[in-house]
Amino acid sequence: MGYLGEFEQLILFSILQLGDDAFGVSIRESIESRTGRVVSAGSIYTTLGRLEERGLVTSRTGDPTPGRAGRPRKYYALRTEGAKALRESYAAIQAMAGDLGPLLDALAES
Amino acid sequence: MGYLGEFEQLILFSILQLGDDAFGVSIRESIESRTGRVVSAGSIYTTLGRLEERGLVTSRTGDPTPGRAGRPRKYYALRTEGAKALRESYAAIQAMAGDLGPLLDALAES
DNA sequence: GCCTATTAAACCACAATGTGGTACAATCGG
DNA sequence: CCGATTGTACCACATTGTGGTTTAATAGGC
Repeated sequence: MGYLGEFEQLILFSILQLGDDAFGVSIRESIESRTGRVVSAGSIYTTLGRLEERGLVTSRTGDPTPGRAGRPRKYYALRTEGAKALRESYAAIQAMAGDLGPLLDALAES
Repeated sequence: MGYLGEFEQLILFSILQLGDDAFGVSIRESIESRTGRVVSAGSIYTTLGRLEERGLVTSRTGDPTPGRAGRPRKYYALRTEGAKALRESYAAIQAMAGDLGPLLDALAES
């Protein structure tokens, strides 16, 4: 079926977390602030497009909020298919990570 | 610096878990049995090669075990750099996942 | 000594993902 | 009308991921 890459997972989790305030810019900020890694705008939109194509998320164009300049936002939401895919991918990593966390930490300090 | 893809993470965790018995076939089996997903042999070797190129793992060629047919195994081990990279990538997903697990489960049943 | 089965790795071409840069769209305030 | 602001779309390219096929090495029967 095609599994989710890591970045796709980050985006899907972000959408889940943001609830009905998930659009390009807020998703990006949420990833940057939570993980500390810098993300380019382009990668967000490209990935969102592909996730939508695959039927994992839906989008609606928000009405042009009065009092706010700029192009109208495009809000995203997780579809059931997306939730399933995310759950599976996350479970895979969890399963492999098991209880190796402490060992990993130890090895990383050397 | 270049982040780790999901598959690379699975392989690195597998090496960690297998300790000094990590070679192509055992890595593959460990991923298949722990995650339930089918993995082709080719993808394992290609990815291992790339991880070694990047300096995240090292390899030593095992001596041809007497009593076992076949080509000698090539054992892999995690380097400090690899442990660091893995820890970071894993932390990123954990950070994004936060406490959304239950919500995700709920959405996936619909 | 051959022949074949077994175990495992290497190679390769291609598909899928991820990235950054640049362009475009819509609306605001003056 | 024009520039500033907010945000999305597009694109070319780099990195990752996959499966199929080939090669390497040894064991064991005859």
